[in-house]
Amino acid sequence: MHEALTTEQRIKEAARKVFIRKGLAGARMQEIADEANINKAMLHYYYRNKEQLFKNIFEEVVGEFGPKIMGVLGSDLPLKEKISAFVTQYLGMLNANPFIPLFLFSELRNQPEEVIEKVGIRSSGMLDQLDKQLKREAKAGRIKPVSTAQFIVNLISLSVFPFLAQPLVQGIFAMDEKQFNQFIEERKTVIPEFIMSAITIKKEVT
Amino acid sequence: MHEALTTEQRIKEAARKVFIRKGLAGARMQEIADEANINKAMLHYYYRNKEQLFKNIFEEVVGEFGPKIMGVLGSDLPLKEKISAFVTQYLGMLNANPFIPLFLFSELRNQPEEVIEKVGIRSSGMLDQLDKQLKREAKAGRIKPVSTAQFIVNLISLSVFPFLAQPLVQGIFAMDEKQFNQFIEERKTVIPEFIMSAITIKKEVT
DNA sequence: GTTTGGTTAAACCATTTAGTTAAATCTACG
DNA sequence: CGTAGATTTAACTAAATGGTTTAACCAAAC
Repeated sequence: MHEALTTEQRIKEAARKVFIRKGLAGARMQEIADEANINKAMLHYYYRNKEQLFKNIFEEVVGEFGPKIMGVLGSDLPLKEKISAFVTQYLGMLNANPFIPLFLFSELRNQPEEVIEKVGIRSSGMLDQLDKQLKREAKAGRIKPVSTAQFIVNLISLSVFPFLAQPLVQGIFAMDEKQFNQFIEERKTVIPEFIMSAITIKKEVT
Repeated sequence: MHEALTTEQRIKEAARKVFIRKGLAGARMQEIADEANINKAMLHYYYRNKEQLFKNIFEEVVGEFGPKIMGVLGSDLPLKEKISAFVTQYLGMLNANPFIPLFLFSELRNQPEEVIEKVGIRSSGMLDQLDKQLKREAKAGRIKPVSTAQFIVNLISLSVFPFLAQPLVQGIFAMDEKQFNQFIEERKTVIPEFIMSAITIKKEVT
């Protein structure tokens, strides 16, 4: 056979789309089958049931997005470059998959522990690395002392939230799709400047 | 009768809880009935069907949270105080209702237009007010010139996101409930300082 | 005390949906 | 060719779920 994709792959892609759009409770097996251009029987031929299929997709998504991105934070780039690289990579990835955050946070509530492990953030040594870096910079007087937790939460908040609020942002500021993309593009410089400006030690101009 | 609450109120509260926890698709009418300590028949006696009930709750939540908070941003407080007041009020409100954001953003995808109107953000004159204020401050050289949209998105991102990511934050930084509350409490000062520090015009210390 | 509206309980109906099954077809491969 | 695995079709079952109905009950109002 010479299909572009194997049936199993088609199922996975379809399931991914539908689950991400509708969540576990909202997704219909029939809808997934239709999206994959196969019939329901095939679905169960490859995956025993809905939960199996969902778990499969969910773990794949988590395992894909979590570590790939956390890597940057644990790297030994200088702080400024690190922030820049993180934001650029993260926003790029989210731009291509704008529904991922809502999907993840929605389903997160049901199985927090599993997700955290899959993300691999705790085990990666990323926290320690970044913690040390921030303390070092602070000690050297280059930045204000900041809590690592607050720093990370700020960084990720600024990056992820706009995608969660996309419909709202577009509505409030009367943006179309293109303008929203432009808005996100701007944030690739806005966010790093914002953060660096916030934590760098400076004097007020009097 | 001398009940603390009328049956209709009990239904609403119960429905609110369940919908916010489970979303429209995930919520079960029986679960709502149980939560309200009544039987299913009563549910349909007061609300024709699930959609009606949901719409009711949803609009109530949107109408309650949106405007109350947007008011602060449209006020004529000085910028610094305004940010502080906004963050304090917002975080306080979210702390008492941590599931609201996920609920809103989840259901937002299905009816963006209605939500935006209900939030009343576009009509409140808030945008203009804040826009002028930021331009004035920038012209006076007290802050850097900033896009109003980027400013608002930053402010709300920093405030709301931690609640969406609460399970993740607790997991990653090994916080229990109490520590998480403490973390949020800290953000009431961290966020305003962060933002003010980011936009205030200063010189680097050399 | 009778009426009326809120309330309960339980059975019930109709629809949706996950999941199964069986038979027929197709396709690669030995 | 013939077998085996992949795929389709369509009918089916079982369970969950939204929604309805009926009869009985109760408390307050008239």
